[in-house]
Amino acid sequence: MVVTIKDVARLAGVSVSSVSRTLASPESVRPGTRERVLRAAAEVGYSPNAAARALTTGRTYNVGLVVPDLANPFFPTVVKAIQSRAREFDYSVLLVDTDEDPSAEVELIRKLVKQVDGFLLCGPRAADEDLRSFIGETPVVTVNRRVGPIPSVICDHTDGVRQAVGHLAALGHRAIAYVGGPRASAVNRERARGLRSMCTSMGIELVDLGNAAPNFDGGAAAADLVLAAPVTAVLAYNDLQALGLVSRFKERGASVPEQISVVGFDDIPLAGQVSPRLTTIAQRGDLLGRAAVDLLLDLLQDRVGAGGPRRVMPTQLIVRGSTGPAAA
Amino acid sequence: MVVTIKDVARLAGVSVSSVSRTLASPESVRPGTRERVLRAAAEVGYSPNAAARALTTGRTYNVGLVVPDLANPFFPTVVKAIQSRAREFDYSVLLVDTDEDPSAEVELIRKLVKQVDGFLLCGPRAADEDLRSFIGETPVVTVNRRVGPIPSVICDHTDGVRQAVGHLAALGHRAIAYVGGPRASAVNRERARGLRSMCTSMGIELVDLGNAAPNFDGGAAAADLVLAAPVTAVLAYNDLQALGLVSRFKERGASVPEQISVVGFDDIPLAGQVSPRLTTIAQRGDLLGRAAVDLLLDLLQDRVGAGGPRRVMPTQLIVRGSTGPAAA
DNA sequence: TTGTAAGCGTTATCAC
DNA sequence: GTGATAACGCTTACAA
Repeated sequence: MVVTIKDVARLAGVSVSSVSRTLASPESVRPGTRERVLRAAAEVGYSPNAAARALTTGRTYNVGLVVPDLANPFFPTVVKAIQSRAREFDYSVLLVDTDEDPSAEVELIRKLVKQVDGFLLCGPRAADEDLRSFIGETPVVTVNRRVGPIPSVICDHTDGVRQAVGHLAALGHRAIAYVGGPRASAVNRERARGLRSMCTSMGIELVDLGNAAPNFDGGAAAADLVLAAPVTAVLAYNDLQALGLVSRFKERGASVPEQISVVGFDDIPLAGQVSPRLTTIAQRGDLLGRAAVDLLLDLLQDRVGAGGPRRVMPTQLIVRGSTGPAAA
Repeated sequence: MVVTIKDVARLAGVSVSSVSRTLASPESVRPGTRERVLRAAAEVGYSPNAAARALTTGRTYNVGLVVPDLANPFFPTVVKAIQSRAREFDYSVLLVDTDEDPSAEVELIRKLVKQVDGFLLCGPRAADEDLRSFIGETPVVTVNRRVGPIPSVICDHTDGVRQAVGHLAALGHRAIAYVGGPRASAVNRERARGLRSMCTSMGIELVDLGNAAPNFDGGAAAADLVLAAPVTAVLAYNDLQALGLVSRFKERGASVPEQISVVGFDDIPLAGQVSPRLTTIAQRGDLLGRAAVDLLLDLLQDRVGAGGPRRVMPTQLIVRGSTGPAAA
């Protein structure tokens, strides 16, 4: 049998209310009482039943963490940061992987809504209206996506694109291609949009190669399209694709970056090491995750976040070797 | 206000018990009742409060999932499989990342013990006795580690080592080095032990290079030791290290596999693609995860697993390009 | 087959 | 400061 608050109360010779109070706000009981309670609790190894507590307080001390695909190396960083930060505040993390499926995402959130105090939606793939339907029901913070008034933590992807295009333009590139990611990804849309406007304003020609799978194979598959296009550089939706591009380029005998420059996004852990010359636009998944937790907790405390309901994190261009010249 | 079972009962014109019964075992109520209840439930969008249910039944429908480091690319595969399989049975997954810290591991498990029906411990780093202290208190399944009588799902790492050494021996290698992983990792110990016995029995000289960080840098750092050792091949604790070794070898001008053969473990997602010639011993993280969930659920149902409390999954040598000859 | 009511472990609202 | 006691939402004997 497990030990309950009653056992502690009996052992300490006080009522259950005193035990509860001692644990909740030790200063509200007489020192003598406090001591006996704490001693008793320690002796029997008491720890409160979360379900019972949730039932009375309405707070579960759980957060729902939803990610599109944990196999995408960008997310583990975020998830780690979130779980670590949440633990600092005694929150547990309920993890859900939606496998990039928008409808599964909605359904899973629905199922979890009573089990958590709030949600952290990382790069949610569901439609705006579906996401909006949750707000009001339960606190939600989106990561890397803006949905109406929902509080969010996002990276400044547009600025990232600006840096990348600026860099390529400075090297002399006049025409670049973009290999897109999941259609449902808001980050992908933002990158594509930013890219269009940047290229327009800088007089650079942009070839949109459509959407590819957000992984190595997706990039590799798109490589032939890139070579067939009249471009000297290619931006990929993420580093996995970029690695796939580089790999396939090598197979095709196209040297990187001499003949074709490749730029990825995210700065995922292994990429820079296995491909020491890969240029990428870094986003700090750890900072995103941490900030997201802090924002959600602010929401739960009914205190508006110091910086308002939206936080924007910087992105940073990382040129490891050389992105290479178009040097026409 | 949220909708409770009472609301449904009122709307359906029945008692709360009828609602409860309908949801739990529809066949136990009269069809008419059932229909009204279900209709009412759907109308108000009722979903049971997990905390309340947990309080009465003693079952949380949560499993605690503990991993040493989600940034290690082997684990996302396992975690994905676990969360997906758990969901099939309406179980939620509480994720904990211990950052390779054995004492944090124990503490975190302790904190979660009341919130879950059981634990899935992936490659736990804690000491046997600490782990054993949980058994009895709560159902536990370990993945890739055997601890006394605790049910487990493991890969046959010893056989993997056998395959690897056999392969290297066939190629003519007579002396090989081993770059170890975390001291607290049981998998590392098993690999090292298997390696020693295999080498002994096959008359191959083994140089143990001690423990290195289980990542790219750890491998890279160990590369110089390898080159200084009188060996023609090196086994790394995992693929990340193997990639680091290959990278550093290249810097040092040692060609792989002509001058030195490299074999990794795990067959992590990106490795084979960025390093198309990497030889590795694959373990199927997805199968491990799935089997672990099934085993834990068997435990929770008080039915002994069909295959007993321990399941062993195969490992497989994967030679992508060529491991390369010692060909002395 | 259905309803009533006790009880799960905790917190919160009262009196005292 | 402290102790009864009523919730919280649900399941489950037990009665009917």
